[in-house]
Amino acid sequence: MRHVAALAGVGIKTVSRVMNDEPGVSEATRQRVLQASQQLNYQLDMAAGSLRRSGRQTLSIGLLLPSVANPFSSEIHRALEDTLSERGIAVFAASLDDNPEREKALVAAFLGRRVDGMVLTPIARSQAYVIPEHSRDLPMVFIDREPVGIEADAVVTDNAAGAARAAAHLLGHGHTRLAYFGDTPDIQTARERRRGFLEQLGQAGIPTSTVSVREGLRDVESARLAARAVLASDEPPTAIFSSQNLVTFGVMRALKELDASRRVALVGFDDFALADMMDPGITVIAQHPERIGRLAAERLLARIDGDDGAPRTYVVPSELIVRGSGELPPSY
Amino acid sequence: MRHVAALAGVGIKTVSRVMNDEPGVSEATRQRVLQASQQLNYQLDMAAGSLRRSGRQTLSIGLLLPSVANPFSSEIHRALEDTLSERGIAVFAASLDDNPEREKALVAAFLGRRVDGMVLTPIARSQAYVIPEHSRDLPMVFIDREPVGIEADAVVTDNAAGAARAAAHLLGHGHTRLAYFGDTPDIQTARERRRGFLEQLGQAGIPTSTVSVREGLRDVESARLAARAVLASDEPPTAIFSSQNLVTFGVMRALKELDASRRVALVGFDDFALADMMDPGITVIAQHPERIGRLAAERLLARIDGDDGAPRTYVVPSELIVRGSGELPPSY
DNA sequence: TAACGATGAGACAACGTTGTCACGAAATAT
DNA sequence: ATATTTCGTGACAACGTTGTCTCATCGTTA
Repeated sequence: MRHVAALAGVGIKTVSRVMNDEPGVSEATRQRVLQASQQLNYQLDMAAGSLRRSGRQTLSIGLLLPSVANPFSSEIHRALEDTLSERGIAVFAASLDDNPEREKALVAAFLGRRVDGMVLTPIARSQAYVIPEHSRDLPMVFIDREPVGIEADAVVTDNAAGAARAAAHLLGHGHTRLAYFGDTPDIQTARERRRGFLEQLGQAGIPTSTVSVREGLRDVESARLAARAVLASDEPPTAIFSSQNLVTFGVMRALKELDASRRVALVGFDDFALADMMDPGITVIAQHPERIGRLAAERLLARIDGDDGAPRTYVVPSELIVRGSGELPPSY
Repeated sequence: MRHVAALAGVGIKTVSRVMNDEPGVSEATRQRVLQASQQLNYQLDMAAGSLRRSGRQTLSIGLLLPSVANPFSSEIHRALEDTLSERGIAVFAASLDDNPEREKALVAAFLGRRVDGMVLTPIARSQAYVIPEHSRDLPMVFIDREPVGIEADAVVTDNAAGAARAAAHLLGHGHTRLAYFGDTPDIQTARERRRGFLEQLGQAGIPTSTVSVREGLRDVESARLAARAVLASDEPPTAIFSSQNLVTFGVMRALKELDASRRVALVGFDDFALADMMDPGITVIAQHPERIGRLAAERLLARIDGDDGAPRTYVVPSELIVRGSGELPPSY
């Protein structure tokens, strides 16, 4: 900046004024400064600016996701970016990989970079442990899962209601022997989905004990093996609900291997690309990552702008998408 | 930092020394400072540090992708993150959406944040227009496409060779009436793939004029319509090569609608989830985003560390994955 | 005992900005 | 004609750090 000032023959404060579009600069000098800055290819140093500037905004936020490569996460990422980029806010994105150590380290990294806010998918048992006291007043929005041990906004899917809808759908098609395939119950969303599914069955008079419940399924392969085992049992289920993308894939594989895709009904939680191209098309409870991302961004911006209302949890409804696999009749 | 110093009863420089693990601090004072900093939940301000620090690293880089929500892009993102996070480097990720204006604006945004380097997928015709002179010395690595008008490292897939392999594969299965479905030839990768495909056919004695070439296909729908049109023609192709993910999806849809999935061979560029679950499985030329990302990260780190060798283009080989759709015999 | 080097610690300036204030000149009001 | 306001501009301190330098203390050696 000193160089620009020297070249234009003005004081540095005048350059600062021009670069920030502040008033009180004559058109003549403005042009002179602009020309000098272009000649030197000068660009304001945001970090130095926010150091001095009151309010001290860095126009950047931190985003913590299970993995940036996970399609569900990356759609949330995209929606956040779209909303935030209108305000010139840049996004630091990082992947957690279910590792609480990483969660802690990444939060610290964001804090050290003085982000204006954070959006995170929590994994540690309690976030009080992960988020230092001092950042109580740092705008934070949790997504997908609600925070524990800390008061903050959250944007989540209606997991229990969505799973209940899946149950009702399968019941409506005459199924009474059902199976639940789920992720590990350590995860709040997985617990909620199980609860919603089983409670709905309970209300229809189907005791939980008659439902095949398989949990702790974290990847395609474990889900595939679990599905094969359950389908090979004496009284196999006539319908399966899988609580998550990868689990759905595993079940699909097992059904295909056993040539049972058209015999056993399937409803999966989470939509995915090409679900309609399968044979039959896969009926799913779709989440709306773009709405979750947008809502999270809006809440974060509101907090950054000073909204200090009580923290709230926002629920984004899921949606049943009928494609064939969930409408197969029971076959005994 | 002043507060920590006051609480510990030392000078601020001593606190700085402790926080940076510099030598020359007695264990006793070190403990006192550490305790004070924990009590106040103090954390170094990286921005202020890099302002003063010589070398002036911010430990952050910028990443420009077609879209963070694009699976291919997000896997590159992930690989980059994995390599860079070992060095404590954070990633600003942003989406381009084929918009040269955005490209320019985002590069400026990164520059203003004084990133240590950038990894980008260029879209503008020339990057000289987009990248200011002054950042000549900013480490930059281009991915997926080579830069124009600027000398820099690039990491790309062997697009022409991969497409040629697809052509050879189809020829090997007896096809002589082929179709090429491609993205807009504005994009370097699309041009390369077309060239590779057609040249290979030419070498086999199949004149380009007999190949149905449809280009400018940017999404599933346009590809679907184009495929329907070509397949309804007098002498429909017995095999199709689609040069990109979305185009492949469109062709798959058209084939399914026409009940021709088992009659017309298909090889797609880009692998995708569940390709093996289709009926038949989709044969593809797979790129290796994780290798591209890792290599790009390594090159960027080398540049950041001062490597000033001549810029090079690194080619990551693609791979033919056989799944059924590409091995169907011609049916006249 | 005097001279010396090693060690721990702080004072101070500087990094690139912006907020505050002051100043001179021009424009307006009295 | 003089007093007052407005306008354009720059000097200076401060933001939170770190590099450089200096200084006091202590133990060692001649």
